[in-house]
Amino acid sequence: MLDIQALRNDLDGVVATLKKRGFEFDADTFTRLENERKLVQTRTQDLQAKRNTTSKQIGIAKSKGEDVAAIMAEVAGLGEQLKADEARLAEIQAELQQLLLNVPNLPHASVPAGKSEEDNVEVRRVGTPRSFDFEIKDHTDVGTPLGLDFDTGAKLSGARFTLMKGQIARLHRALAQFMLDTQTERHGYTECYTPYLVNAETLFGTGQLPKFEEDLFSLAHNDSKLYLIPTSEVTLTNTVRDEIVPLESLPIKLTAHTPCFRSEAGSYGKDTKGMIRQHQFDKVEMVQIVHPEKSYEALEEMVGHAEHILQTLELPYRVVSLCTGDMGFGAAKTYDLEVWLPAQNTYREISSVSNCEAFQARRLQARFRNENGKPELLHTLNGSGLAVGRTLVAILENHQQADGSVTIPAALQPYMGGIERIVP
RNA sequence: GGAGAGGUGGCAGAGUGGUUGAAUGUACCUGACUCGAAAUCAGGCAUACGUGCAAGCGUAUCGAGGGUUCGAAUCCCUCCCUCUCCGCCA
Repeated sequence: MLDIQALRNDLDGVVATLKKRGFEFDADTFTRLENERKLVQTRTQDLQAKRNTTSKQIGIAKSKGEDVAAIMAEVAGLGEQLKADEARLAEIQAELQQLLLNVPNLPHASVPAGKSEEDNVEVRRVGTPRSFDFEIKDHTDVGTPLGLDFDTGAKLSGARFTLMKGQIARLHRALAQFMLDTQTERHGYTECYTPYLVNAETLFGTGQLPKFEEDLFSLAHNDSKLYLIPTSEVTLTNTVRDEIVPLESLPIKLTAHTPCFRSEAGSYGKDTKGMIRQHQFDKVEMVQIVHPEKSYEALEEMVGHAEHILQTLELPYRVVSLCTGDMGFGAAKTYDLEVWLPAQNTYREISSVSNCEAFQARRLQARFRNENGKPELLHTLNGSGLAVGRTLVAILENHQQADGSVTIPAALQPYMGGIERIVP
């Protein structure tokens, strides 16, 4: 959520900045609501003040045993007007809130301008795509003989669900374990185990609700609803909701390995083959909750943490700075890491690292006590470190051999019982 | 699932309709005392919003939401959460 003060003080500036990311802010509605809010709020507060002082007088008079009929008459009728004004004020504030909740974050000045992913800017390439002296297969053809089973996944649950068996299942588990160990032992994140089902409030905090409900899976639960997390960014970041954390506990660095559930509404026909785009996938997530002055430093650091995984797994990749038009709702700046997929002859997203600045913190009321002892909003960052399913795809494609086997990167071998390759 | 208890400021803990945003203790900050510290004494110490250049003034907030009332932390209703005992259970 944006700072409403920023909108009041510099409406034109905010509108212009939002336009850069392709968002049309309804400034007229905002101005109309604000004007009415101001009017109704001052009137309401005046009435409340009058009621309060009069009621106090009644109390005093009564305690002295005086007759209060005259004062009572004074406040008669005040109640109705007050009730009406209070109700109207609540309405206006709800409308303003609604308006604000649907506005994306302001892009940071360093974010390249652009409309779509074509305008993203490549920052660097690391690693050289391998040249193959045999006809390469895509991950489905490499994986199927090794235990990747799309048909059974579809039978059990439908499209975009996959069953893994045997060596593939183990490789998948090994990747997650390796990533989690790296983020905790090498990069200093605290390992978390989090709920996979969360309430609506939690999703409001990180910005998935109210705008992106159709992307989520949900379950009826008594009279309310619980949602399956689309990423553990949701649970990890919400740990500081409604908290004022002490300055000395910053930065807070959390990681978790969880499944992620996404309905992938609107992606029909995209990546239908294979396990690039699934309704359920595993991810090791990194979250940092930091002092506002440190968040851009933390962003670069986190990209490095994700890159380290790719380097260690001997996977070529590139780092891309997302343009204003391609960034997610809550992000002020995002780097995507794209891994080389030889069968697609292209780089594909495998990690996304974002600085949300105070956008989520404001929704979450996540604050710290600053140097003056005053509460101030934190900055939140999140990033994949990495998406496990897509990493599995990358391993299968990049490390495939002519005989159909797949070599296991040295760093992963301890997690695979020491074997150097998996063979159909 | 059954029975009971409870949710008040950073923490502890009073308060069951009226000058209560909230006693008291503790923590913290400032000052006095001291060579310094401890102890002691005095003062300060919530958050959000509105309004104002500012000092300030006003409003809201005692788990959440609604209701009764001139007036609610206090009474009524609904919900959420925590704890204790019993049952069940991976």
